[in-house]
Amino acid sequence: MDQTDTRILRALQRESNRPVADLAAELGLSASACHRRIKALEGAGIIKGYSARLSRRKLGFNILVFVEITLRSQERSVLEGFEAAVRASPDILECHLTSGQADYTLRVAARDMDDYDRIHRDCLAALPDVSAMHTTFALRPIKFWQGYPVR
Amino acid sequence: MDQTDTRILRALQRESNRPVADLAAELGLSASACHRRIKALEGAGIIKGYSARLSRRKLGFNILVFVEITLRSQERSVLEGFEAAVRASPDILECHLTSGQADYTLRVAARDMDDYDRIHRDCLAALPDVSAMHTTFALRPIKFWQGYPVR
DNA sequence: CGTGAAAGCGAAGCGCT
DNA sequence: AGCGCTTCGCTTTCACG
Repeated sequence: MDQTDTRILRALQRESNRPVADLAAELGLSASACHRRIKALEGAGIIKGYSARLSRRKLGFNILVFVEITLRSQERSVLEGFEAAVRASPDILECHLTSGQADYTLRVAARDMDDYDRIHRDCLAALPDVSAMHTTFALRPIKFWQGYPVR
Repeated sequence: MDQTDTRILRALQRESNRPVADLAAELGLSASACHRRIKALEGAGIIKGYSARLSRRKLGFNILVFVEITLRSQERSVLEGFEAAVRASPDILECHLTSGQADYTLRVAARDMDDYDRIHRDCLAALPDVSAMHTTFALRPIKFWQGYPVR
């Protein structure tokens, strides 16, 4: 992981479909050397994979919500049951065990308020052992995922 | 945007570097038809681009924090100043204007606690017109970004 | 919109420095 | 590690149903 690797990572997390030869030229490297470095980064698991970035709005997901959830207890079996339910729900985009008042922080996308209501009733409130739920609506994105600040 | 398009999107947000011919075969389609649909989705801006997914831990970002920030006022000029500063900071991965007590919700990555301290002092506390800051540490990821539940 | 075939280009492998 | 070359496969385009 030297300077060249970090430059490759910065470039690929911005735009991964660009020809390796282009990127190599930009870094003053031959295509084959650059290609070998990329394969090494993939092999090391630093590059986990490649994804298409989709437009949330164009897909019709007009609502983005952060949900903080507190459980009835912190017992191992309770946490495990909750986490399994979270993993099974396609409406929950992301979930982290967190510090602070609440136990978990979730990220949820919905098409509109009716859709959010459905998710709230059928998915969130139906999660096992929830004792409190605090929701924060994202009104306007200021800055969106631009990747990690690899140095 | 029919059933076939949604299946293409689901596949590409999971793994975008796989051969179009493979994907086409899976959907019972020819490579060229599939390719044409992908280009149309790109043209429509539904596919915004392609990115490498990097491993946060392998990059040495051991800390992930959600920061809720309240500003001294809601005046337009104050918001704009704050937002410009946010966009300029590489340490702030993401930022949304949100409902609720706080005004903004940020996502921040740090290498370790010393690094987070640096970010806290030099980046977050240095943001203009901040009146309150509430931080939540992500202790353990339960579910990570798996893309939107395209139907 | 779909298919199949043809062409053009980039990725992947190799021998060498 | 890096370079250039060659090969092979995939992407991309075209003519057509």
